[in-house]
Amino acid sequence: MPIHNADIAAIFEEIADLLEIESANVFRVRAYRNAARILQELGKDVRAMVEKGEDLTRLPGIGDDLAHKIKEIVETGHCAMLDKLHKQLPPTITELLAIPGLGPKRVSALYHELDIQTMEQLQRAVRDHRIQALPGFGEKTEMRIADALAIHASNTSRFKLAIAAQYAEPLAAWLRTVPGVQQVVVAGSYRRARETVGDIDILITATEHSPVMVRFCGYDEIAEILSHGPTRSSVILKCKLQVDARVVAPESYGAALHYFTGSKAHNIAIRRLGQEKRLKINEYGVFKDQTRIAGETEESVYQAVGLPFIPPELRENRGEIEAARKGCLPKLIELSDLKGDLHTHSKASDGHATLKEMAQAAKQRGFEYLAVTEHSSRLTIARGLDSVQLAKQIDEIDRLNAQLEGITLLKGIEVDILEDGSLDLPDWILGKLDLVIGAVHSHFGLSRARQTERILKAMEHPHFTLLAHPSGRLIAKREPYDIDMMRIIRQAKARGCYLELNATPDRLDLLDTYCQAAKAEGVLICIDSDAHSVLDFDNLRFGIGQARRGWLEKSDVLNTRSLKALRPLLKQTM
DNA sequence: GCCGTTTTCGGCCCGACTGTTTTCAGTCG
Repeated sequence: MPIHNADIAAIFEEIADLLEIESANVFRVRAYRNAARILQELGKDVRAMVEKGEDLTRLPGIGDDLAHKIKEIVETGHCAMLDKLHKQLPPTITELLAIPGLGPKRVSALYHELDIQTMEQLQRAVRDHRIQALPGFGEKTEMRIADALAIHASNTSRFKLAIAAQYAEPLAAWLRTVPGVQQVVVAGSYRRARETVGDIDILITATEHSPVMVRFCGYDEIAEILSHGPTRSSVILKCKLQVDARVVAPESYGAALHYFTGSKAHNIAIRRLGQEKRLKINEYGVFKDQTRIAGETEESVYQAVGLPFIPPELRENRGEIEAARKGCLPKLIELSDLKGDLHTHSKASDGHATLKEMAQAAKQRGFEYLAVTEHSSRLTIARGLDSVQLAKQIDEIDRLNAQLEGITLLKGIEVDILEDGSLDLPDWILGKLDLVIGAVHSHFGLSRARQTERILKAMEHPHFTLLAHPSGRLIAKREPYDIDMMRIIRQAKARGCYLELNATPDRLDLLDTYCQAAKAEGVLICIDSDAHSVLDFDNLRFGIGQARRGWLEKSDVLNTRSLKALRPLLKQTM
């Protein structure tokens, strides 16, 4: 089995967990966790580095010892140190760390005092009330473990960004009405526009005696209050989403917002920079000795460490700090930069609105153009169009364009890429269109080689313009199909065609890291709603968030072009 | 275990809340 970066990272995480349970030096533990993170976020395959004999110690956080272990794992698939740890502690014990409230010390106590090694054994011990008898544990701790076990058993999955928004935004709006409250911002991974969020972090600034925390804990959608203090509270909503709220004074707003936006890796890196300048950075401000020198705004925090403002979507410690230092941060795309949408559906296939309704809704958004791209006949479940039906729609669009003012409908199709890489409609009709979007909707399970060849062949087609939802994944529902995305990106470059960033909340496909790769290769990305109704244009903001996480600027995105500039770009593949 | 304009030792990001304890360890973010 080939070893991937993620496999080595998992081994290092497990070593860290086990060392922690053994009460090893905390910094030694941190070194393993740090290395795991580095490997996960590394843009290249560490196995290839080993095979080429590259010096692994040049990677940050990897010294002689870890370099040796990486080499060992790549070559043997095992790590002798982990095997040794497994002889001292049962492998299943690290699962227990997933229970909120159980950290390394308590897991160690449970194992040594009660011989608890698995979730099932923990469950039994809770039921028999054996936990509360342990020194350092008590009745309440036992009850919390019982609750946590129940929640863990039901579901602890992450929430899609768009779903989290439906809970976070009304809650934030409600908090803004509390007396004394000045600002309420949803921070955390939500603000960084990650495609899924594990919890919601809400930052509040308020006057000293504002009742905001009491009101927060009285929100009527709360199922359980986990903790409740004057500046910090955690609750679980009835929908099982955890919400953490923090209140700080207005002068700490920027420092707190920076801190609670994360990511953790980014924050650590910024604090290190602060340390080099003998500054202490915490959620209350930036301090030189005891004096606050910054923190009212995020800009002031960055300025204190000698950097320009870094947009939240870039804060993953994936090179943004280096780019900021060099003054070459991207000027990220904004929703208002979009001039149109090139992937939408109407009642003619599986959409819910007429062409005219879609056109009017697009015009209201300030769009110049809207491409109508129904499914093709192969996708019978979506009432896909055959050549005759498509020809009829082409005529209808011509008639509508003669009437419409301030918006132009473009003629397109979302044509199925068949198993052999051919397209689901004949050339004569594809040739009459303004653009042809190719999409995979079947045979997801092909081998990497066959799936990649299939898509590469489709992109060879003279009329092919844009590859829809390139990875095919549905978040938390369907894995991406197995393809060599770098070859597809290079093919797009060679053929002069484009890749889509589909803004449907379930898709958000292309992934952020591939947006970055496409940008590096000079391939334009098209951010599309894939709207099936006039409401779906709202999803474009999630696509923009994903694009920003992929470092995309206005110039990297096809549909920021005016109609006049767009037309020749659509024709260049034909 | 890593790292170095404090460079081979002695540091390593920082603070809030809870429960069990009676001043603090453990956990979490």
